[in-house]
Amino acid sequence: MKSIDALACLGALAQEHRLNLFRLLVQAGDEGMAVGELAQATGLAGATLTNHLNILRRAGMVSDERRGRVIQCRASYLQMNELLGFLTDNCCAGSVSASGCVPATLCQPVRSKP
Amino acid sequence: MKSIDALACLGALAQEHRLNLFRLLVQAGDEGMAVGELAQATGLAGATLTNHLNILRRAGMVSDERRGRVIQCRASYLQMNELLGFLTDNCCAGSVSASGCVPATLCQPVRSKP
DNA sequence: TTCATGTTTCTAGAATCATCGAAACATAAG
DNA sequence: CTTATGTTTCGATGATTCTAGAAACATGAA
Repeated sequence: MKSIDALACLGALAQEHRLNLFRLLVQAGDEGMAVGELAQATGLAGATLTNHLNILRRAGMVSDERRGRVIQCRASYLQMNELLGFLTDNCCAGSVSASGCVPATLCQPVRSKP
Repeated sequence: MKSIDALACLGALAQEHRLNLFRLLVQAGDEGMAVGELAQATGLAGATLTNHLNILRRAGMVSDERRGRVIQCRASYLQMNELLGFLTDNCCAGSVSASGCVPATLCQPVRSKP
């Protein structure tokens, strides 16, 4: 992940309602939540909600899929992992510092045993 | 870390110059960098730099210490780890999802072998 | 087709943020 | 003391972001 993409992700999460929305979607798991459900859960006006969702979408943190009239949103674990990877790549700067920091193991796809 | 603190950290990092400043400090390691060095490295005007540093300071991402006339800044690995912990706590929602996500092991203080 | 529902785009106003010159403050040296 | 250096605060300006009503768009049902 490039710095500019990380910036978009950080910016997307750095807002009360959007962080809230993202966490709702994370908790909702793979099934995700419809835009209408998100509206109900947050109490946000439609236009405001769409605006925030668009920012999360552009950052790649949320994907969605139309199901008839309903649009189902999902959190993108993949992008979240990319972001965490970016942050920890640059955290520690690869070396173990005296103040205590070792390279991170991040959320990884579940693999079958090697 | 509470949601409001994570929001402050994310907001602090979600800006081009501040992300840049933070990464410079991370790379500088425990010694850190003086405000003047940061000014030289980034080309930012004094008042602008102080403003950005204050936002990073308030979020707890940067700490500093006066050495005579010079103020030496350091990245706070501790707070960075808190933030990553918050994000991964809520990422995955504790369960292993079909789209692949297991709880993260984050930057941790280096311990002697148990 | 017409109607109802779910979502988005348009638009504009309010609030917040970024920038930086000038002045002020803190410390060290002469 | 005075002067020089490093940093912060003040204050104003321009840019960006947040918000939401109204209108438009997309789909499904009758």
